[in-house]
Amino acid sequence: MAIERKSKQRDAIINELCSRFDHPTAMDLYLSVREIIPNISLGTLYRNLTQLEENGMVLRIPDGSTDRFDGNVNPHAHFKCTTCGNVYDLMNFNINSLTFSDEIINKVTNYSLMAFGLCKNCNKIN
Amino acid sequence: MAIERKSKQRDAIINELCSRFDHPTAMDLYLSVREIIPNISLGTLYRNLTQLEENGMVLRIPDGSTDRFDGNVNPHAHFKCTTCGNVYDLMNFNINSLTFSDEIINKVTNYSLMAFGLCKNCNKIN
DNA sequence: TATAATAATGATAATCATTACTGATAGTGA
DNA sequence: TCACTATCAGTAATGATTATCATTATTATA
Repeated sequence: MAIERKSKQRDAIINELCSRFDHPTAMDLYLSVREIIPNISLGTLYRNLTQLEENGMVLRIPDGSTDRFDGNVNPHAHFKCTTCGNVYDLMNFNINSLTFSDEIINKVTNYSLMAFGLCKNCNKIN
Repeated sequence: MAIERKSKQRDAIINELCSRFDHPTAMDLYLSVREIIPNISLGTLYRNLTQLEENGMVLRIPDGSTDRFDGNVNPHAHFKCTTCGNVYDLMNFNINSLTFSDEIINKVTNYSLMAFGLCKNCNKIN
C-alpha cells in the first residue's frame, strides 16, 4: 500500500517515532501522539505504522509479546533486558558483517537480531 | 512455573515438536497433536508451550506475526521467506561468533536472529 | 479558485492469538 | 488405597490488531 497523500496524523506519528529511542509499542506511541492530535484514532496509528513499515520508513521489532517500533531503519541489533523489559539499540554490534550462505536462501532483504539478558541498571539494583 | 508431574498431553506436545523442523505455530501443533489426543484443549497446548519454554525445553520464535515454536533449543538463526511465510533453520550461520560489547549490557543469556527475504523455491515460481 | 476524485480519517465492530477461570481428572508420595 | 494437588477440558475473557464505513481532507485539474 503506497503512501499517496500527506496527512498531519502520519507526520505526527513518524515525527514522534524518530525523536525517541526507546522502541515504543503501538500503545506507547498512541498515548504520545494524542498529546499532539488528541482525537487521533488507534486504528489510524496501526494503519500508518503498517504503511510506514511497508514503505521502509519504520522498523517493526518482534520480541515475543507486543511488537515494538523503531524510526531508525538502518539495520542494527537490539538488546532486551529480561528484568526491566527495556529494549536498547546495540551501537557496537556490526550487523553488516553478517553473511547468510544457506542453501534455501535466494536473497536476504532484512533481519532482526534481538539479544536477551541483564542490563547494567538492573544488575546494580539486584 | 516448574514442571511437577508428567502428563501424556505434554509428552505428546514435546514429542510432536521435536520430530518436525518446520517451526509450527501453536495452531499447527494443536491440529497435529489432536491426531494423537483428539480432545486435547487449545488452552492445554498454550499452557504447556509456555511451561516448556520457561524450562528451556522449547524455543519461541517471534517473527512479527503469530509466534512459532522450535524443539531445537540450541541457539541458531532462522530465515523467513516473506513470500511463502515458511521459516527455515540457518545451518551455515555460526551464531556463536557473535559478540556483544555495548555499554548497557551486563550479560547476554540468549539471542534470536531472524533474517527475512526470498527463498529459492519462491524465486523459481515468480 | 472551485471542483471532482479518492486517500485518509475517526469511531467502532470484528477478528485473532493468547490467557484466565472452573470444576473434573489423574499422577504421585505416604 | 488414599489424600493432595498438578494438570486437564471446556469455555469465557482479554489484549492486540485489523476491517468496515460514513465523513473529512488532500491534490490534480478545470
